[in-house]
Amino acid sequence: MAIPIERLDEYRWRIPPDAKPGMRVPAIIFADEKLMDQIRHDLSLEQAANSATLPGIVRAAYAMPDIHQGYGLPIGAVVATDPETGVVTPGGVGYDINCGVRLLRTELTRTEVLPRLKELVNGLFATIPTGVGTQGKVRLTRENARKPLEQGARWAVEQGLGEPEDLVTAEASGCIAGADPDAVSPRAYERGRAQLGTLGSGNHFLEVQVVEKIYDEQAANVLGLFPGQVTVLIHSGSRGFGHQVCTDYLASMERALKKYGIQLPDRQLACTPLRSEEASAYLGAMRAAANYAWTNRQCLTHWAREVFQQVFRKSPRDLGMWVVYDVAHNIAKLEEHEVDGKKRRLLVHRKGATRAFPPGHPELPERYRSIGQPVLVPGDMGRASFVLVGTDGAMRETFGSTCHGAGRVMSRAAAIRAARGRAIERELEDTHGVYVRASGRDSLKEEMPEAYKNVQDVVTVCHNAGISRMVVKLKPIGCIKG
DNA sequence: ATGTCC
Repeated sequence: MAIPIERLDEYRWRIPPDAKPGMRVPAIIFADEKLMDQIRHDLSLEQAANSATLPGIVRAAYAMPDIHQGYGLPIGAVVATDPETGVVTPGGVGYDINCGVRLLRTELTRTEVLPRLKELVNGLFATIPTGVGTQGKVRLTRENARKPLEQGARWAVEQGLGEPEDLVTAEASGCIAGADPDAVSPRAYERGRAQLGTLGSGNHFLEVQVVEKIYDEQAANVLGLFPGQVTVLIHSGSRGFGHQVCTDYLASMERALKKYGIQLPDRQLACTPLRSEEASAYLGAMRAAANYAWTNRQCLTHWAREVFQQVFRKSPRDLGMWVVYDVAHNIAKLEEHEVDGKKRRLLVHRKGATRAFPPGHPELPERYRSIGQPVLVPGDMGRASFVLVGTDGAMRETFGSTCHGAGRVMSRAAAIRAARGRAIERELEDTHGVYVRASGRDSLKEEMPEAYKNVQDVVTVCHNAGISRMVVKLKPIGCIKG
């Protein structure tokens, strides 16, 4: 059954609340014609409509142009719920809690790096553990885990893995308050014990890039970015730890649905009222997993820096390898938003969506107040990634949110099928000029550029719709993957 | 995303 959808303008579409039984509000999708044609191929519009049935949902369910099919909610969804009448759903955060992106800048230029690119990428690949189930150099036990889970990236910095300055330019300073280590299951501890400081697999990567194009010189300047400059983009999350937290609480909430009299079109939307004990426990555990992910990206930052220092024989000062910003794109947060002229505290679920707070917002680091919050949008391995900034438009329309990536057009299985007999590693080097090292046998096939939408199309829609602004385009030259 | 099935 096709979902009825009406076009509002060049970049906005609407699924009316009478499209499906149980919808409480409309669903709004940001896309142009070309992206909408790609979106129609999977269940994501159905899932966007389903998300509008969640109890206590405020104003509308939103979907970004990189939307694709996920568990329960589509990936690329933004759903805000009311703390009194609303629910929290783990499917609205995703399995990889605080999957996110961190951008590092350097003082190096393309000309300096290209002659030593292979040495650099090989060094990164040798130093940073990649792949499924890999172990890192940091060990957590139930006894010593409390600190990183409560303090996030700060804990890593205190262990000597990074600089205090790194925390200034991370979303929430790399730590969300309200983590409850006691709400995390023994199994999650077991899975997360040896995985701090590991990249993971799937679409996770560490990429060496060059600043290829600047759209907003003033904002780029504030971010410390210039043409021809080498940057590093890290995409990773909370590994098996967050995955287990999600698994545990989906089960707990599914069991509790009857108790709270919640009716859903899809069991994958399992949720409980925000005021319930299940919801409090989930949020405590989710925040612990979010802090695990920020600690993880901090560890990866430190080791990437060490490799750069060794390869280029530069002092930390001359290398200038600072954190530009770090965003969470799978998380639920309590935030203040204006709804119908009234300020309200809401739980904003962002699943495959990035916070995009406008200039002047009090949660931004002072040095970025004038330009708005940096938004990091990774694309595919071959083409490009983007830095955007948040806008007043996002605050008005999408609870301060924008896109998070390119979005898949092929399932993993379809991508492997389409890449059969092809040497993706060679193609990346020959046609895109990207030197890549990967540990998984099929990971390059799953992640090949044509398995994704063109991220340029995605960010252009967000820019033109006014929910973020394009600042810089980054071109990959080297990559390590799981 | 993920000890890609406890």
